[in-house]
Amino acid sequence: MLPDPYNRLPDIALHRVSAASRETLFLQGSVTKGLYVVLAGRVHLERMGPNGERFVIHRATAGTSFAEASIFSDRYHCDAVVIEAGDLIRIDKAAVLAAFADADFALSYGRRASRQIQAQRQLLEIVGIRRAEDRVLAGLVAGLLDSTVVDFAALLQLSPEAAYRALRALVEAGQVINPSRGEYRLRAAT
Amino acid sequence: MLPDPYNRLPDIALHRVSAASRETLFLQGSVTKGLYVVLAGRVHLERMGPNGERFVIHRATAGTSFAEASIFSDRYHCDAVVIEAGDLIRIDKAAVLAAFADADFALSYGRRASRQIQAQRQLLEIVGIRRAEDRVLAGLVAGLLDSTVVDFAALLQLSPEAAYRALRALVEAGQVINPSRGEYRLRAAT
DNA sequence: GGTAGCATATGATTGAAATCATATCTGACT
DNA sequence: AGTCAGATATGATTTCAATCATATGCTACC
Repeated sequence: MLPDPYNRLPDIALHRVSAASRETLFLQGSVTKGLYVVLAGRVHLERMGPNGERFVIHRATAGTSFAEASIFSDRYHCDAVVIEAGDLIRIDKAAVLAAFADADFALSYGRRASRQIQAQRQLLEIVGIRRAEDRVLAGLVAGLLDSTVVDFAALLQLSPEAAYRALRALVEAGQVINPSRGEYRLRAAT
Repeated sequence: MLPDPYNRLPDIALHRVSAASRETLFLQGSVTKGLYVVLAGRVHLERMGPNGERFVIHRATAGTSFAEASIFSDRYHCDAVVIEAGDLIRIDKAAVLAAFADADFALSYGRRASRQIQAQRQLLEIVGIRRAEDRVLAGLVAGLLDSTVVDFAALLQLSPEAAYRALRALVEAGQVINPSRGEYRLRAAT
């Protein structure tokens, strides 16, 4: 039910929360209680600009967690806004901190964190590629097209149209094969 | 000398490496020995595309580490290319894995990883903002302009010119103050 | 004091992706 | 079978950032 390291924690550390749309979980300023795992729905982490502009820091979807850093700090600097109603699990920070005494938990936590950092770094690098065609090719090489082209485009910070066009251009250049509608694969090495 | 969690490791786990420019550290395929910390110089992590295109996965500069994920996996999927000659420290993966038995080390590792994930996530979110002016404002709110505008622009994946223009526009809109040449600060809340 | 290099800055032009529009295909539900 | 939503796809237009060009201020070094 819970993602990897957290499923090892005692039940008493877990608190189920049902959240309505547009509900705000005020994390900012208050003493942090722990991190959250999204079971269903969507949550944005937002920070306020000096003149009230709201900036989205992170979008958490079902199966992902947010506010993990609150485990290690007393204060948190953003609030969570529920974009789509759903269920959350709050996990006590004390339980997580205590669990670090268990080497298995700590290793599991470290493994997941390392993987995530690596994936994010790669994505940052890919998103930094200017030309849509190059970006899409890099995204394909990274194996980022695993569901729809629309999702792929969003991940690459491209409009779906730009992604379709880039894929078409890559097919025409012989770099990518398009065996069927909506399916794209790298052509095998020459 | 070494960044936070790694300075707690025994000396025997550390191996100093002097690297010449364009030298390649072949991590790919071979059994991973550990992670690296860059003391001086610049290193790119690269992955090969199916037709020989090279993609930069990560750029490591002095003071940062790379291949951390190799601690948790037997095989690594990119190679490291030294872009600018310098010195590296290789850290044995066995020593790091063993150190996770120490709760202090594990907590320190977890804290750093959490912070890094949070920072990267925020940066990904900011880089995804289309309009240069909005992106620059978000970057300012996030406190990313801590050295030159040129560095700031690179972090935001913007050309320096675009960053200067966006800053100028924000100053003219009254959102940002420009107390002196090259210095920009958010105007206090209304 | 001269000059070399770099950050800052801004104007003009170009290029590429976003946006808008439109159409087809597909699967789910009725 | 009919309809509805969403993915796929592509053409036309617009927008906005990259690029090119140019100039100035600042610092370092000889």
